[in-house]
Amino acid sequence: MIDAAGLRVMRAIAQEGSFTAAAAALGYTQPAISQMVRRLEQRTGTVLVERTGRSVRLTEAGRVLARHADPVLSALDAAEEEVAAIAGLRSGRVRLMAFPSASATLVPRALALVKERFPDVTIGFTEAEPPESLAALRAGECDLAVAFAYEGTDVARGEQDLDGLVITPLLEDEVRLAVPRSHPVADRETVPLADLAGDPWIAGCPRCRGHLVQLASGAGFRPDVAYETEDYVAVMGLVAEGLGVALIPDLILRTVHHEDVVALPIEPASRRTITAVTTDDLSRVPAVAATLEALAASAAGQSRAPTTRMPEPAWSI
Amino acid sequence: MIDAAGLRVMRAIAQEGSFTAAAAALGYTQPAISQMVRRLEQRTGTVLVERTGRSVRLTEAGRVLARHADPVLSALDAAEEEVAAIAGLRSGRVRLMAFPSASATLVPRALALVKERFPDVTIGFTEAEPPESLAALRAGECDLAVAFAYEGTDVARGEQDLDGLVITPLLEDEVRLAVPRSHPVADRETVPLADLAGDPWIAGCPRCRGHLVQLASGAGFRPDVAYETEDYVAVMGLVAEGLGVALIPDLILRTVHHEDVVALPIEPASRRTITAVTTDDLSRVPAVAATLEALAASAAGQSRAPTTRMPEPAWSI
DNA sequence: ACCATCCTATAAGGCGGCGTTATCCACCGG
DNA sequence: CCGGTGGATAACGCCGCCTTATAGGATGGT
Repeated sequence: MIDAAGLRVMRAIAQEGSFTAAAAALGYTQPAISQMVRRLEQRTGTVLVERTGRSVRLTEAGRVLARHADPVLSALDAAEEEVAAIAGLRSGRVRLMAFPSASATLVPRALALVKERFPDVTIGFTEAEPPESLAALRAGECDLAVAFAYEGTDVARGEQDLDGLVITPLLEDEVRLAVPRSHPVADRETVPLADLAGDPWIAGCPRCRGHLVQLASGAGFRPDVAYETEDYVAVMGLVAEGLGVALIPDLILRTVHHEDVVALPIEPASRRTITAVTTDDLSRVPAVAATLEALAASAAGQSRAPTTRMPEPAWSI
Repeated sequence: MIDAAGLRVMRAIAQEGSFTAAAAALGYTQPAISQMVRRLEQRTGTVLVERTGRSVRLTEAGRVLARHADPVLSALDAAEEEVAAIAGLRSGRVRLMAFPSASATLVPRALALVKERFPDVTIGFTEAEPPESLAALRAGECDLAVAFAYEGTDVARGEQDLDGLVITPLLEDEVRLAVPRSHPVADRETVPLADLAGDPWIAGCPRCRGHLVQLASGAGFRPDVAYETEDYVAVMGLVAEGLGVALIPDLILRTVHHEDVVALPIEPASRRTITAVTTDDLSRVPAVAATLEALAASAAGQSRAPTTRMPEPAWSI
């Protein structure tokens, strides 16, 4: 019945003392004010303005409206400003989830980038394996997930799970074979997986284990999984002790080293694609988009020579 | 940019959890909500609602709007309610001015009537002689004035002073001659004013004195004004002591008595008309209209020769 | 796996709110 | 008496906002 525009007009009249001045103050023409007041009066069923020839005076009811204008309009402005702050990245909060090995370098770098460009955008971060983070995304408990998919598979299995989701590839991560320095294949340039058919294996997270089994099956054997752990530091320790061999994503090797372990390219090569996933709607939320962009930038700075294979002293321990 | 309607919609969505439910809650159809949200989104330049197939979820910006809805809308409701209270006579304040002798009975009775029917309407009351009260009315310092005009003259002299003013006759007040009981004319039914040409006179307020002079001049003499006082009790005392004669409105005589004074009709009869005066705008303010009506009712109950007519309550815009 | 159901999006149409310009009228001061 | 200022009114156009009708997509039960 009464809206903000009406209050604004009444306040202007109270302040300026005439319809014409109020119109000028609001950027309207005088008849606009005249009609607005009349509409307000017939809506409220009361006289709001006393017309006294030369100027106008508010009646009691008119003063009531003028008096209420300030709180209402300033609250409205505050709301608008808050939204504008979010839209303008002067505010905003992103709930980010990433799988553990992405947390090491890719994510911190992205967080730093966002903080640098938009100091007032805050990012909440939770570690989670891809299936879990995608579920959180669907449940609305997360705005942006960093996930990965091994070559040939998709981030989310099942085609229909994908729609409504925006999937941005961040980088290609080569899967390498970690063996102890003393292992017979340690000197090889590349290793066919079949050569490790007889070795005990160390598997990581369920999906990684699945990937291992799949690769091995392609190479014609079923891996003998001796140990399972999701902790790559532990994996390296186990490998170093000669207790088994393992597949380790290249990304991990940049932060987890062990001098007694070498990481070799395998044959045929296998990669996983690290992606950022969000929903269609959320991808248009400025803070989310900014974070996504930062992740891409972080990934671009991190990829060495994505698909090519490289001689590698530095990170193969 | 953002208005109350938008906030109401966002709040409803937040509360109800879906567009359809929000529409139902607000009495709209679903597409109305859908479009409203879209408009808000393009105005703010941000995504406000995350569409997740089964239901919708607000984004951070959306929650900001929903959160601001309560204060704004309740302030708006409060304003509306306050105005409605004034319109519905559950509130309101009338600044009333009346000349002293009206204050005696006519006004108190009217005040009582208003208080009885509309306990929450408050009436501020100030005594003032007609010219003064009309000036206050024009100056906006008064909403309703009780004034009087002697027969043949007008409440406000000058024709043009009258427009914009609403003048309601309340009652006709006969002017009588007060003489001491011992005065030679005290037994007469009516007294030609000329018979008092030789007596000393006691005059009241300037206008009353003017009226006296005018009447006397009509009767062919110039009154010898021995005393002047606006206090009718004093007038009665002076008359009782035989210090002079006076013209006294009938209305006064109902409250001011003196056993040694008789009040006689004069010849030719003279009356003053007691009127309520307000502005055109103010006459449509409910509290003012109610007071005006009460004054008329009070006058009707008081008039001996009910030559007055009730004013029509005019509180439609 | 299909179908019924529920939700949202979109199109098209109508009405009214709200602004504009043009014009008139009342009041006021020189 | 006249010019300036301020308000009211009329006529008009736009667009906001609601409606109905309909399509598309996700869900959940059998």
